[in-house]
Amino acid sequence: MVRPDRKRPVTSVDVAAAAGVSQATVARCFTTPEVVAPDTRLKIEAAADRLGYVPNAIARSLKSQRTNIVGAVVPAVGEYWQNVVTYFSRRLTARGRQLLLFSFLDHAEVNETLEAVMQYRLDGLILASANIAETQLARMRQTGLSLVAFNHPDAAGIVPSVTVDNEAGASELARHLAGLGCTRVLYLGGVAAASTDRARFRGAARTLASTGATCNYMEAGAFTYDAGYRAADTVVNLDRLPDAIMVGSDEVAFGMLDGLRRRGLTAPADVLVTGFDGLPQASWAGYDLTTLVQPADQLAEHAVELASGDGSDSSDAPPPSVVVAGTLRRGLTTRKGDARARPGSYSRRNCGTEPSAGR
Amino acid sequence: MVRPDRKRPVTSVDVAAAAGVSQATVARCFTTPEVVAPDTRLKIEAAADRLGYVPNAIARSLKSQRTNIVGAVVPAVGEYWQNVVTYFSRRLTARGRQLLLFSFLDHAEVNETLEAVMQYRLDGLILASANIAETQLARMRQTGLSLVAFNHPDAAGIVPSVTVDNEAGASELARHLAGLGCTRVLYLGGVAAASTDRARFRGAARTLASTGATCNYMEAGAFTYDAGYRAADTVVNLDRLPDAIMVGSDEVAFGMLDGLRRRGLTAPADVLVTGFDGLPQASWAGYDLTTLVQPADQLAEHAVELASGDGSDSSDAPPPSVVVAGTLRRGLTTRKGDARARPGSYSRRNCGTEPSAGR
DNA sequence: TGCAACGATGAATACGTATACATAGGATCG
DNA sequence: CGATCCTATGTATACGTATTCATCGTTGCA
Repeated sequence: MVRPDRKRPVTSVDVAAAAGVSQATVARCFTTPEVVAPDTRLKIEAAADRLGYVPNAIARSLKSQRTNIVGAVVPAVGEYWQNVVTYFSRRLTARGRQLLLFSFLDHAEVNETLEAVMQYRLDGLILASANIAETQLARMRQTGLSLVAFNHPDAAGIVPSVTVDNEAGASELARHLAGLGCTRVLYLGGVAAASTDRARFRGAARTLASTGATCNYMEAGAFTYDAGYRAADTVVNLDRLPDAIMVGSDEVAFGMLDGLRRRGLTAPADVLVTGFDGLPQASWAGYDLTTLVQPADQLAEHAVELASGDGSDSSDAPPPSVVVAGTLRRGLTTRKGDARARPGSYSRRNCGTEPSAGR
Repeated sequence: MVRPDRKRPVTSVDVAAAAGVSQATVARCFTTPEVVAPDTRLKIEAAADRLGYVPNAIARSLKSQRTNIVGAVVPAVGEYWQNVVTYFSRRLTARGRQLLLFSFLDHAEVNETLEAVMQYRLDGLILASANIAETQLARMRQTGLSLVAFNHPDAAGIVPSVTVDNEAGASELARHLAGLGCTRVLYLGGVAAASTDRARFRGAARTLASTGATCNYMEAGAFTYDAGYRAADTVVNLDRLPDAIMVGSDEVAFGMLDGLRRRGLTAPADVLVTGFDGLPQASWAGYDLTTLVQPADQLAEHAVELASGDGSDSSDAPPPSVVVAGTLRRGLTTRKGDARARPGSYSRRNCGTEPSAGR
């Protein structure tokens, strides 16, 4: 039986024996090939290939104290986050890192599971969840892993942070609306407690105030389609419809648009609507939403860069915080007086009687 | 300096010293607590807590030859896959496993990156990609990791497989359409080479044939919104519009619906439309699509179960292949003669003149 | 009281790799 | 031609844990 046991995995020792060199040389051949003689390298590579040797990253990590794995803690729901995860994955792969994903539904899950994740000695961790326990945070920093808060403006200054410029983005949307003559604007946030939500409202309110427009705040209760859909009912029952509704996220905005449509109102004919995020669906013909597009690839790249911990880890420097500007997407939902508006665009008070569009 | 060096991580040896026991006892305390005396355990736990000790999963994996990590290779694009990844993550977390994610845009990326992933000695791997090189597959099996093909019917029999019952699902949709009196049906597939696509068409065609209806095949070219949107143009230019369009995936169906709308056609007034997958957006009011809902949570659970490798690994048994039935969702897009259809629903030939909605 | 059985713990080792150190040739230079 | 340096490789050890084996004190039972 030349073949010892098919179950036993092939190690660098086996390769060394087969190639007639020492285990150390085999290891060098896979980490620093340039220091091994060309002909020796060929012998080793041939033997490794023949035996089907694959280096054991677990053992490597144990020795080198680097796993080449970056973790990401991300909410389980929402189109936005699903998109972001994809970008993380691609960026990390490009850097030769792996992505260990933890997605949570309830913030309560995070802390307990984080405990398990910490055992893996990740090189870095991207946090997209606000509610990490303080003690956890402190313990994580000690392990020397690079923490990055993603799209969580409040975390800037405490941990390295990457975020789109929420305030400036909302401001740009507001300016866009003001330029269209809006004076009475409703801001529909997702969750008022979220720091992104607050920043966006700040930007919108400030800019609108400077143009003499009003900007009331209303909370949908969640960053979901359903929340937006339900909020539409509230909006329709207001004494007077605002000129425009600035929605705090695209997904909520989709719900709002559909909710309005159900009540016989459409954008931009009856009210202008804007979103925030720049989801792929914003450019789908069914919505064609005016929104602020987050440069998700750039954001992900910055987050991955910081989390990879390639930079000098001079611990006393202030935590770097990256803020990237978004770009305005002008969609149909704010194209006032658009020639393509439906001919018989519905007036505001006939909700029940007039058949609604598209449903 | 009592504190040796804040940089040095705390190990079980440190805890042992602090608790006045041996390292072995500390290890037992974290793996098989029941074999260590209660008071000793308390001492150790106190010391561990005080020092901030976190067991090193890397070292544990090296010794125990199990990483507790399951990998998933998933396409980077598409609402469907983003959903599935979330389910994987949640199910694995529930089982105390971690998810190592690799999402790819191009199938060519897979093989090279898989090489890197294999180094991590995963316990299992969920494959959602068709084109894995044969040699790779063979090498993987030898390492003893549990492979699972997800939603890739053709793989059944070769590797353990988990999939929705594509054929039966399409058949159910077809029966639904036949029941509504459809006799001329167009099946719009995504990519004809995909085994899911073929299975769905098979199911549709077989059932429709048995009712005397015709079922032509057409290929959108991709499983994307844009592909569906473009395909709508082709459909509109057909000599005669079919009674119904069975679209091979929800996302493509969304594009089709919007594309039809742009040309002045709506479902169900002018043509019935069905999808496949049961994405969250299918129940959004803007689409309200009749579709076959995949029980994503069940599918994910089965995949995770097989990939976790808890079952006996008797290598000679035929690879288990799980097929789960989907459920029909009856949406507006096949509600014939619905009262809410637009009164002046556009006739088919005024595409250019009538102002189109949304784009 | 003596012996077996048992429960709890310590000592030692192995998992597979990376790397500091040592060593042996060969080339270079005076 | 000998001292020096450089390159390629071998030797030995450490990374942090799980686990086997041995040890030691106790209890139970005859």
